[in-house]
Amino acid sequence: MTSPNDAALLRIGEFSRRIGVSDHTLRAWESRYGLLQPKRSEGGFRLYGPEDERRVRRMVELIDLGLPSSQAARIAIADPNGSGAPGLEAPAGGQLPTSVLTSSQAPADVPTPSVWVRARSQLRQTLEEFEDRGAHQVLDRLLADFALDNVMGEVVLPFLNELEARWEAGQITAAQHHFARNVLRGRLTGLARGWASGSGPRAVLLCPPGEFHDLPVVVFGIILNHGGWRVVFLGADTPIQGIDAGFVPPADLFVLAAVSAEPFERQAKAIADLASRNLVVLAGPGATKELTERTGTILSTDDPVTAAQQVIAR
Amino acid sequence: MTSPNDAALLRIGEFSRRIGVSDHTLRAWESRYGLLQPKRSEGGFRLYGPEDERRVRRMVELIDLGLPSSQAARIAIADPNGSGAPGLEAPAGGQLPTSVLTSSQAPADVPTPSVWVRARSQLRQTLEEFEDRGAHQVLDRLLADFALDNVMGEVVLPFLNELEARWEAGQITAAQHHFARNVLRGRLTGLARGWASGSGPRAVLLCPPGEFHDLPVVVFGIILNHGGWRVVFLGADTPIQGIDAGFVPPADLFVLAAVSAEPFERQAKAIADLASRNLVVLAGPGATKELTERTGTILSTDDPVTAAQQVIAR
DNA sequence: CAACTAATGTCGAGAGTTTGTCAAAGGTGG
DNA sequence: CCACCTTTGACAAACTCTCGACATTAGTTG
Repeated sequence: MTSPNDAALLRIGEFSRRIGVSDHTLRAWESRYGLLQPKRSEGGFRLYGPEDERRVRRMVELIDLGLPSSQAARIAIADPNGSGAPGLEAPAGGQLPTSVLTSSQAPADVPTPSVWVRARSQLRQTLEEFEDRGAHQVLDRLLADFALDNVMGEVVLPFLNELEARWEAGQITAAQHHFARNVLRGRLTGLARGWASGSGPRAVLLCPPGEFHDLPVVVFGIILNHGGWRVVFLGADTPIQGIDAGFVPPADLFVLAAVSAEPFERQAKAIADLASRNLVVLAGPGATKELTERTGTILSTDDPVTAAQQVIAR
Repeated sequence: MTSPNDAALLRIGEFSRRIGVSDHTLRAWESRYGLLQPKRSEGGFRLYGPEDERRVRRMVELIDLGLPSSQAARIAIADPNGSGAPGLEAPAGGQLPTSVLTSSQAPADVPTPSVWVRARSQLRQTLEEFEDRGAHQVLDRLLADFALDNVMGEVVLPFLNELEARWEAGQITAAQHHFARNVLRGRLTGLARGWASGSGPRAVLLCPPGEFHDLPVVVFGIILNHGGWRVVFLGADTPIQGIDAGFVPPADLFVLAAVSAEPFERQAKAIADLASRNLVVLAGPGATKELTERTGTILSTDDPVTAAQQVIAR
């Protein structure tokens, strides 16, 4: 029984040593941001408990992520464990001493672009060094701190684009390119465990034969699932003819994505056939207005995140 | 029956010597924190008993952990028998157990074959109904109860083979086939989070261009990683020429897998080139003795689990 | 581009607190 | 009588407190 009463309390020296943050800094964070409100000994020494430790560790994480200390402090105060609902919504009922905060902090925190930039660069660096663990940590932190849509739209998708660009430009090796894609694929599909099950409307996602860039589709599916849809992900290089057989009741939406037009063109007939019985959306750079008109499908020119948000909003 | 333990009472000198805390200190702890309330002799000498000893030992323990004496006393009084450090976590610098896959799977469980059969059939059923959640549960239970190698060798691999067979025989639709493979791929790569990082020897796993059956390779990698190797997974359809560039130090092992011979044949030259600088293993049904001899590589005819176990055992 | 401002981690001085240890003066017990 | 113990008060080393100053970096403004 470790009630709050017998929680161990440490003075600033030991506390500082354990966490790796200097005592000066701890005091500065306390006075400047109200990050901590340690108990005091009779003589006035600060006494830190487990909750304080969580906050500081969180603060450090957020700073590592590139957030300015002031913002990191606000997040760490509102959500020391990072397990709570992520997102940009301002934590309701913020009652803690926000008075300490300097002015000019108008609305809910929109992370400065540098957070995204920095996260992407950390992803790039770790993955190009074949260090998947570091990449996972970056994603862990992002997902804990920010809304899923933002992480996908501001980090994952741009990173993927950058990755392809660097690959085509010969700036990275095939090994680096494939490694990064596989780490991300694993991580993203892991994010969506159980996404085909449940009770919402059901979308079937696939890339036509010859198309292997399925990662943006995964992102699309994750956002869609997050919005309440069931997502049946069929992945890359999936034949289209008769693909809707076996779905009872019929799926509510089919999404086909390709980065070039050929995969669509080759399957135009099968696509038109599928679209005669189902709602079909063509997405990705390979989808053209002309093609969608010819096949009776719907064109989506947005990025996966935006597109999924639109589907969710109907 | 009044005082069965009078004999156990010690005066401060002996008590002090026995615990290794000076008498001065003991008295200070008593007067300052009320840590002890020893009985007294008629003349006023302190008489300490076993309970006092426990308290003092606990106090010392807590002080060693870095707590201020005042706090240590508070806790030692409240909970003299508590074990370990309450409250704060271990001092920084400590490493968490890095592998999610604890290797402590005892010889305990001797699963009857029907467990495996049953698991496979549950997997088949849930996945063919596009119910990934059920499939995940099946795998959760298996992984919790049985050794990783067994789950892979007795359930995952046979299921994959069965899946391909049913697909080729037209017993399942393309959607079911692709869905199942994608769920499994996500799950398996999720199992191996961080597998490229760490400190063991490093293996690079890939399928040559034109080869897309990368799941058995993932299984191989998981077992290998479980055995202490770092695994750089490059996945399906990976070009071979120059693939070893950028690995410093060089990878300890390259594993190329394909289900038919053509992908190997098409890349025979690149493979031989790779093998001239590295240890290269060809695996899968597409690997032939003739080919390995011609390219200076090593043939593996075993299933992925067995093959990985052999590599681990060297 | 220089100059100013804001944010943030770090230092230092002088005062106060915590805590183990000691000393003095005297009592206890075999 | 001598070794051991008690109480009280006092120290000193290590630690911490507050407050102000400073250095650096980044963004803004003239």
